[in-house]
Amino acid sequence: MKSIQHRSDCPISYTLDILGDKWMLLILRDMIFAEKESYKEFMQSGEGIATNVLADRLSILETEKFITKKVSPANKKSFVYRLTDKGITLIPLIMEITLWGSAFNPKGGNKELLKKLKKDKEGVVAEFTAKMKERTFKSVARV
Amino acid sequence: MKSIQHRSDCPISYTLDILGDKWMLLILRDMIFAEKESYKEFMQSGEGIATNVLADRLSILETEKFITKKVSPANKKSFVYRLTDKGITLIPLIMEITLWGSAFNPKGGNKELLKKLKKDKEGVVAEFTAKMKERTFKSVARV
DNA sequence: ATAGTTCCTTGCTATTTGCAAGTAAAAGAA
DNA sequence: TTCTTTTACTTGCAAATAGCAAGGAACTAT
Repeated sequence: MKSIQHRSDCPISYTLDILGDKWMLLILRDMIFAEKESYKEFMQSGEGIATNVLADRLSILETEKFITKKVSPANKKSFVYRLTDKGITLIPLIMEITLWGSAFNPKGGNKELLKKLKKDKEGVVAEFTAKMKERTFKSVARV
Repeated sequence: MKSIQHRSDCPISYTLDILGDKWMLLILRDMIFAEKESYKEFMQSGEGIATNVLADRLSILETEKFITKKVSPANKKSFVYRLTDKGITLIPLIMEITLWGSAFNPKGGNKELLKKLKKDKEGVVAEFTAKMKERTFKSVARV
């Protein structure tokens, strides 16, 4: 139950108080692009997050309602993390970050996706938004 | 001369290694929206940055070529900080952050600008890009 | 000459990070 | 059933970073 203090009402400051941390958006990246959903999978990302920091950030993301945590139906000792509708609204922002990063560091990233993103940003946002909406716990429960 | 270490070639990780800090984008915000350009002006922002942190971040922004520093022509003890062309490329990202923040925290921000931004994002980006390009040191020198 | 202004630097304490190790609880293997 | 492994953490500790208050250097205004 770790939450966040806001320093001002400025929209940018408000956003950065939540997401202006190197790890927050990397976790969300893994959920969106790599469809990761467990602690173990998040740990395996190339950037090497420390276990305590991962636990801390997951807790904040949950408190701030960007993600939801549920016991895995397949494996009771494992949890499944999924984006909420609020979390899904970050997709346009994440795509913009991706675009900027790929322009100034052309080495990394999925070439095909980047090409598509440069051509049709709105389309890619819509595509990933739809994909993530399908994975939401709410809609899974409705099936 | 303080620079940055990159943890991976992922475009998102690359971007966050530079900008994934609560202060970096607030300084850029002040340059873009409030047209601030001096140490003193940056210090006066509502969020209350510490002097050593401001000096540190300005140094990184300069090393990474997002901004340029020059002695003020009006006052030799004062420096003028201005965006470079690279810094200007962050405007779309900053607008996206503004949009997200204003959706989830409707209290703050310039209402008129936000309204325009929601209607015509591309237009607002173009407008601010042009405005900042005019303030660049290179073009000022050309006058 | 004196008093401010501006852009920092320094010193100190408190918080946060990163690393290594440990724990608890369920799952799979013998 | 017992032993080992897996998963998701927590804990402890050293090192880095942040925040706060004060100080200094170089100009400027009076």
